[in-house]
Parts: sequence; structure tokens; C-alpha cells
Amino acid sequence: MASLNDVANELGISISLVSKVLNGRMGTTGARPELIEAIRRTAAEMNYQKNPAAVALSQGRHNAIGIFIHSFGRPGSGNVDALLHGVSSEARQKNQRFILDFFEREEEFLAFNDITNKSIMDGVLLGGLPHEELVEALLELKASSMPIVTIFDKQINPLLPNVSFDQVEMGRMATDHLIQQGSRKIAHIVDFEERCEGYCNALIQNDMPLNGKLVYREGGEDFSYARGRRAAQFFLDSKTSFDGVVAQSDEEAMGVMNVLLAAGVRIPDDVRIIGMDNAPYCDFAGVSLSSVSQNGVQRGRLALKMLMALIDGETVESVSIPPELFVRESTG
Amino acid sequence: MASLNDVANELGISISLVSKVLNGRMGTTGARPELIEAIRRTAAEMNYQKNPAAVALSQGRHNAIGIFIHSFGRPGSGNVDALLHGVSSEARQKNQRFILDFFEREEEFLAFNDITNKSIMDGVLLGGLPHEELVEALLELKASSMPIVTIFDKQINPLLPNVSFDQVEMGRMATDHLIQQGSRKIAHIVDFEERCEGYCNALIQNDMPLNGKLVYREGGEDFSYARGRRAAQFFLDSKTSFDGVVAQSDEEAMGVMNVLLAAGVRIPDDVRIIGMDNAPYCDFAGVSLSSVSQNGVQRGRLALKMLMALIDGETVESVSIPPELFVRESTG
DNA sequence: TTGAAAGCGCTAACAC
DNA sequence: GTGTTAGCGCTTTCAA
Repeated sequence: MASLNDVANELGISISLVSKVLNGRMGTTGARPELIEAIRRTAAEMNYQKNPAAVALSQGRHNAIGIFIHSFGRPGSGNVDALLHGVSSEARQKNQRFILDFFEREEEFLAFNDITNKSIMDGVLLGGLPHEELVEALLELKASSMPIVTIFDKQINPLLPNVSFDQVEMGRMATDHLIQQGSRKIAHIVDFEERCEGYCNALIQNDMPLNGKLVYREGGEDFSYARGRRAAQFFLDSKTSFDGVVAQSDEEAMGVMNVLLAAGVRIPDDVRIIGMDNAPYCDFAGVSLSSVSQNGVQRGRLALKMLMALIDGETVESVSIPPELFVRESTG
Repeated sequence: MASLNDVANELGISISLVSKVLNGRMGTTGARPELIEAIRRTAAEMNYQKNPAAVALSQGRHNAIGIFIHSFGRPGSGNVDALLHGVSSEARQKNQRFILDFFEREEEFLAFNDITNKSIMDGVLLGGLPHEELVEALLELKASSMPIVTIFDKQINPLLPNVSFDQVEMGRMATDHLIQQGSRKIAHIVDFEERCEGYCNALIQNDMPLNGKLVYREGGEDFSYARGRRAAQFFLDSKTSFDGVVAQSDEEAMGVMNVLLAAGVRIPDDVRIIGMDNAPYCDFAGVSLSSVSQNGVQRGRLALKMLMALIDGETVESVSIPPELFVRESTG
């Protein structure tokens, strides 16, 4: 691996000149065009590549960002995947290395502090399950002049810029879609209360009554297939007629779908179903599943952009990415 | 951020002594126990943390490895996810940073050479879709003394250690499972020829005839839901009775399942179905789907272990991880 | 038992 | 136009 020194020696000139020319940082001065040319050529011939560690040591800038993700979403939902792809593609474009850490257990995530390090990375992205209890540690980290952007569903502190998305709107959008398609008695499975709020809003905005018997609530968040099945059974048992179901995950929606199909209910003719997350498997459900997406790729990309702006000394504002509707057979 | 210098000044001693004590590298000599104690305490109090860039510059060792993945497997199959989690968990244990790059398009992957860099990372992991055309570039990289381990399904060059898995065995294992469960006329959807070979082997080993009408082959690899549907229709149209289907992906298997269920076929009573990849959604198919897994987590973990061994100057051999069977309702 | 000094490869202020 | 020099934070050899 050729160094600046090697190139300088080859040409019999000083290291600093080579550095200046190669970096295009001549300041007010200049250099002989033919020398410039020669330096460039020699460097290329010798296959010179900067040593990032040396640059980092000298400049304090690493061209690397850390990303810490506490896995979220059900396995297979594609949520983490999408975020990662968004960040990764943007990072490549901006020539940033991208240091990843996954966490499964909470303690691991809380230890993120040991890993973030101003002398490794220029900034930090934090995503996945939100951790309010991290606020203090994050503010401290920020105070030590480490740029931070979070990718939680909502901002956990006004000082920490975040790429959020609107849970309420997600519920509203899903419900409103069913209404637009013609559903009038829409059931809902509650995990996040905010999405339920969106569901209610949609009913209100469309002058439709809210029927408590059609809201299935177990408490806690779960989003599981099993919960979907239990909910469907609950709706059937309630003897309350319904013609739409808004689930809070695709997995839940699959549970609902399978129970209803088994009970002889036709989808979407008798009941329309919509899920959330737009998981890859929506396409190959028995009846392909409509869904509302969190737009993970876009959020990841935007988060990295914001982080780079912060690193460059600009100020950034939190933003919210709207959910997106994907229509398939189940709400046809 | 306190430096060695800061700690040394605080105690009025030399930098090198602090370094030696903190690293436990006293060589043949020693230091006063109480001084050692004082150094440790002061470092802790001052919240001293090594500057990795400086260590890297001085030692030429980065404690970071690069991982380059050309996405593979159908979205939602969880293949990439599993690999990444395996590598990540092992990396954390071994205190290695972990520099990620995803590739979607082939050109991007071929440019991996620009990114690998002895002065950023100590070794390289390459995984996902195998790229035989990379052999030359990889050997060159290796010759420049960069440790490399690949995570392709099979080794692409004898000089490049690889964590493979056995495609033939995957086909055999899936087919044999159906046979053990009682299936006698087993259909197969061909994407990879090797898996088909395994399918044939299983039939042969169990003294069962091979019926060409029950082998669906479109050419090329695809693994899609749509191919599964076409295959199922093909089997039905062939008027050849069958009581088992070995698909080469879970998505294909879902396609088969949905077509058969719609045609009134009972699963597993009339026909057993098994997929491959053990995708997360296997659990919430209409009838939960049995599958054979590539064991991505284990492979990722092992690959990192091998890479670390290489970095430490040991020699490693390629290994093959056996597939694993996950039984669910569809082959009950 | 402790410290001085060189060096890893690069940048940047300043001198010539 | 070009070169000298100090310095980023650490490790390591050698001397005291």
C-alpha cells in the first residue's frame, strides 16, 4: 500500500505538496501544472490510497457513522431490512462507512454508549424500538458534540431530531381506505392506542358509528398471528355483523384472514381486510393482503441525510414521513 | 475525551507507562502495585477511552471487519437478515466493529474492491449471491494479505475459505421427510438443479420411482410465488395423482398451497407440502408450512469466527453447515 | 521500575 | 511554488 511518502519520494518532492495537490487544497498558492499532472499520474500508477486511520487521527473526521438498531417489527415484516437498506444506499452515495450494531435484548441496546465513540464515528443513528429511558444518555452524548438522529416512530426529546411517522395517520389511512371501498361496519384490533385513535378518527370523519363490540383489545402490543386469530374468533363470536377489519400488523391480518376463510367468509366480498407494514408476504397470502407501509427505506435515507447535515454543522428539524397505502385483493 | 496524555499528566508520570499498564503489556518488567492501581483508577475516573484511530495507525490493526452482501433470497425470506444477525452477534462478542455494505445491483458488488481497504478493516466477509467472476479480484485482494472468508452456498475457489451449505442435501432432506411422513408420489418444483438432485437421491434411496410428470421445470431460478402457482396448476392438470410437493422456496410452497386449497385439496391429508428457507411467515400460512432452513445465523457466526482466526494468522478450512428441518402442519 | 523517543500516515500553518 | 515542522494519540524499543 503506497503512502504519501512513497509518492513524494518517487517524484523527489515533499509530502505536503503531494497532499495539497491530491486534496485540491492549495489555499492561495499554486503549483506548476506539469508537476500537478505528474503527481496525479504517479499516485494513480502507484495505486496510492489514503489511509483513513491517519486522516481520522489528523482531522478528527472519520467518514463513518454508527447505526444502532433495536430490532423491531415482527420477524419477516421487513421493517429493519427497509431501514437498513435506506441508510445503506444513502451512505454509499455520500461515501460514508457505516458501522452497524444490532440489538435483540434491551441491555445490549442500553450499552450503546460504550460503543459510540467520537474517535470512531462522526455521528450516530439510533432506530427501531424507541427507548425513552435513553434520553439522558443521548443528551449527554449529544452534549459531547456527537451528532445524533433518531429513527423512532416519534421524537423522544425536543433536542433530538427524529424521523418519525404518524401512527395515528396510519390507522386513519387504513380505515378510511376500507370505508372508501364500501365497508360500513369495520372491526379493529388494538395494539398501539394511537393507531386506534386514527381508526376512530376515520369513522368520525365519515359519520360512521363506533361499535365497541368490533374493537378487540388484549392490552399490550403483540401484533402476532395468534392475536389476529383470537380477534377474528372474537368478532365472529360477537354475532355482530362486520364487513371490514383493520389489523395493526400484516401478521395479525393473516391470522384474521385464515380464521375468516376457514369459517366460510369470503374476502373481500364479505369482509375486507387490511394490515400494516406492507411485509413482503402480503403478496402471497391466500388472498393477497392490502397494507399500509411505514416507508422504512425512505425514512432510513432521510435520517442519514439529516445526520450528514448535522455533521456538517447545519441545523435540522424533525420530520414525519407519511404512511403509504398498498392496495391488493383483500380490499378489492 | 481524555487521552493517555491527560491521564499521565494527572499522575505526573510518562505516557508509555500508562499505556503499558492499561494494556497489561509490561513485558519482562513490572510496576509498583500501588502505581498500577492509581493508573487504573485515574483512567476510569477520567473516563479514558482509547482512540481507535490512533491504535489503528500505530498497530495497523483496526478491530473492524467489512461485510459485503449481495442481497439474495426472496424479500421476506429472512436469508440476509439471518446472516447479518449471525455475523453481528459474533462481532459484538469479539469486540469487532462491523462495516456493512449492501448491494442490489451487480456493478455495485463488483466495485467492492474500491471499498475494501487494509487501512480500514482487518478482514472481509463476502456473502449472498455467489459471484464467480470475482475470483480474480478476490485472489488479488487476498494476495495483498487481506483475510477473506466467503459465505456463498459453495466455495468459488479452493484458495478462498467458505462457509457453504449443501444444496443437494437440502433437497434430499425435504423429500425424505415427506417420505417418512408417508407420502409416496412426490412432486417437485425445480429451480436449483442440485436440490433436484437431492430430491432424486431421496427417491432412489427409498426405492421410489421418479415420475417425470411430477417434476415441474421452467428453467432459470425464480423461487417465486407465481412459479409455485403455475407448478401446482401443472400438477393438477397432469391428472397424475400426487400426495406430496417439495418446493424450493417457501414462497413457491405458498403458491402451491393456495392453488391446492382453492382446488379443494386438503393439506396435509391429501398432499403434504414442504418449502425451503424457513421464512418467518411459514408460521402463519393458512396451513403452517414445514420448511428446511439454511441456518443463516449459524453460518454468519461461523464465518466471522473463521475470519478472526485468519486475521490472527491461523489457517482455516472451508466448512459446510447442514440444513435443518422445521416441521409444521403442512407435513403433519 | 520508569521514561524518552521514534514512528504509524496524514494535514495545515508557516517559512522560504 | 515548494518545503519544514508540529501534531493527531497510541505502541514499542531501548535506555536509564
